[in-house]
Formats: sequence, structure tokens, C-alpha cells
Amino acid sequence: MDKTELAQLFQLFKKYNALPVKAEEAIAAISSIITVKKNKDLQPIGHTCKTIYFINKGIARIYYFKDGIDITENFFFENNIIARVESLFTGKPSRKAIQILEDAEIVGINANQLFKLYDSFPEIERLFRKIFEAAYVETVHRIEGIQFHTAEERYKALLQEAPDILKRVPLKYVASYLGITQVSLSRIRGLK
Amino acid sequence: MDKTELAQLFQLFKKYNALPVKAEEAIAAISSIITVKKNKDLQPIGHTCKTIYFINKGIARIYYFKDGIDITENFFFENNIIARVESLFTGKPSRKAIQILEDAEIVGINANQLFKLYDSFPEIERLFRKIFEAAYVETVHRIEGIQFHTAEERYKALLQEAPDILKRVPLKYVASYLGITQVSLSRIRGLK
DNA sequence: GTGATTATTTATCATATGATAATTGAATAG
DNA sequence: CTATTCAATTATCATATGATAAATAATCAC
Repeated sequence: MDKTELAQLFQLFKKYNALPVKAEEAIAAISSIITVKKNKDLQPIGHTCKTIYFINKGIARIYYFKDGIDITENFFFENNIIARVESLFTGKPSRKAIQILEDAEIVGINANQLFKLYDSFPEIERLFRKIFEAAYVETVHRIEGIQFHTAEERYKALLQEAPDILKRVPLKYVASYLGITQVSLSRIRGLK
Repeated sequence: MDKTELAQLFQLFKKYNALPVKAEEAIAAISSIITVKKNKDLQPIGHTCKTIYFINKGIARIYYFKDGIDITENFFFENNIIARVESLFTGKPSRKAIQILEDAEIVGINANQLFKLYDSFPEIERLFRKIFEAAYVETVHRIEGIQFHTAEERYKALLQEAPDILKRVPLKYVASYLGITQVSLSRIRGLK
């Protein structure tokens, strides 16, 4: 895989743990680029997560079904890593899917091969440790945002902290992300 | 620090990534044991988390205040690791505290010294990577439990998945953990 | 043990959100 | 461009949960 197409990814790596050239090449060797059209699933429900994704361009979400209702767990924008960690770290099939919301260019890193690289490149293991530690912190922060806040508070916090989501993502997906129905979200937006 | 007092901790390590004796000794050298009485704070709000804890005996919770109201983020029982990761992994002061709910015996591991050990003992870095990956997965699972479930569903799930919490922890702490008021929890428990 | 504090339950009322349906508006395929 | 589907809003009604207060019950200090 040509390293120039991985420039954005390597830029992200530098923020966590800069890699020696050999390590970058090793990652390039197990990576590939795919383009995915809007509304397509990048990974379907029931599939075991064996790829760590990075978004060069586009938007994605992780979603699942609860009692037949589509629930968005999270959104992902450019220059971010996506993985269904509850599958990636356990080896179990995921009940969640990854869907593309805007035509996307995505880097896929083969997870099993990456985990093997951990043995020969401690810098790579450290890099991904730090990446997922940061993601973990985000997730803890998210719980705080949900617990004991009203729907309106959650909407306003989103407006404040991640207005891009509201600008670029259909509201029906935002509603379940906030833990409310689309109709409630519409009502809250209409207030004042 | 005498390794025999760390037997439970090393037992936990074996589940994730068994350590060579030298590595166990290195961890023992930066660990200490403390006993903490019920209702005492192990770590206060505003303190930067520089210690990773392990519970030999007792129960703890992480809590914080929202608009003056005490909210429980999580409970921790015997043989589990506790850390306020949003502080540990960022180096920022935590807005959360760790409180002991039953007289406890706790192992404290000096975090900065532990992170230094990562350089000389890749097995230790891997061990803690896996420990926190598992904790991350738990946290993702938790979000799913909160999003789009009614208070009654959340209570029943807790009764199913972690009945110990309801047996050993005051309900006022459980209520905020479930994201509801104590009065609502009491009402839900009274149903049927 | 006794009184004082704290936790839990019960009751009443107010309100935010869900469910459903109808309407309007936007996106898409042909 | 038009028709069709899909997304977003608005309205009405039902209900779960919050807020407050009062009554028990349990725990704790002395």
C-alpha cells in the first residue's frame, strides 16, 4: 500500500506516539484503502470486527437495533479511528454495524496482523494503547453526558461540543444518539 | 512490599497477561497496601489520579456532583482495578472522587512509576493495555444499557447482571448510577 | 439501649418525553 | 421535471419520572 495515501493516518499517529519509518512501513503493508458510498454498511451486524478503520474523508456511525429500532451509538468524522471495540477486543461477533453517512474514503488496517506487529514493534503497541486509552476517556465522558441530564441539556451540549454532527448528519440518527425519539428532538429544537 | 499480600492482584494479572517473576517484583516494589474505613474518600475530587487501585476487600464507588447532586458513576468490588481514567490518561485533575462503601483493603500502584516500567517490561505494558481494553469494553456496554432503556428496564438488568450491587450498596447510590432519583427507584422496586 | 441521624418508602402533583397520526418539506430515481 | 419516497415538524394524548413532602425504617453515636 502506498504510504502517501496514509498521510492523514500517520499525522494522527504523531499526536499519540510517533513511529519510526520501519514501523510505518509495517503498518502500510497491512493497510488498504476503500471507498464506500453513502448509506452503505462498511461492516454488517453479526460480523466479528477484524479491521480497524480510519476515515480519510466522509462520516460514519456505529448503530444497532433494540426491539427493531435503529439506535446510533456513535458518529465518526474525518481523521478518526473507528472500531467496534466490544468485538475487536473480545473476538466475539458484534451486534453493531458501521454505516457510511457521506461518501467516504477509508483506510482499513488488518487487526490480527496489527496485533502481531505489537510483538516486533513495541512502538506500535504503545501507539494503539494510547489511541484506545483516549477513546476510552471519550466514552467515560459520554456516560457523564447521558446520566442525569435531560434531553434538552443533552441536545444543547451537543450543539456546543459537536455542532458538526447536527449540521452534517440526519436528525433521525442524532435523536437515538441522544437517547430520545426523533419527534422529541424536533420538539426540543423548536423551543424558544 | 511483600508479594504475598499481592496474591489476589497477581491472580487477576494471570487472566490478562501472565508476568515473569521479575516483572511481578517490579510491580510489588511500587505498590503499597492501605486500609480505608467505610464512607471515607480514597481520593478526593480535584485530585489528579496518580495511583491505580486494586480492591483486595471491600466496595468502592466513583462519584461526582452535578448541580450539587451526588451522582455515582460506577461501583467496584473485590478483585477489580479502580482508576479515574479520565484523569489518569490525561494528567488533568479529576472532578470525581473514589469513596469506600465497605471497610476496605486496597492495593495502590504508583501510576507514574508503573508507566516507567512499561519501557523495561513490555509484558507489563501489554498487561495494562489489556486490562484497560477490557474496562473500555465494559464502558461501551454500559452506554448501551443506558441509551433508550426505561428506568425499570435498567433496574431489572442490574438485578439480573449485578445483584450484588443491590444487596451491598445503599439504594441512594444505586439510583443515580441508574440515572434516576432515589424516589423513582423505590417506586420501581415496589411494583408488582 | 436511647435518641438522633440517615435511608427508604409512600403519596400527591407537575412535567418531560413517548406514541401515534397528520402535515409539510427535502431528497432521489427515473 | 415530476412522482415517489423519505425526513422533519407539529399536534394531541398517555405515561413514566421528577419534585416535594410526609411517614417509616434502619443505622449510628454516645
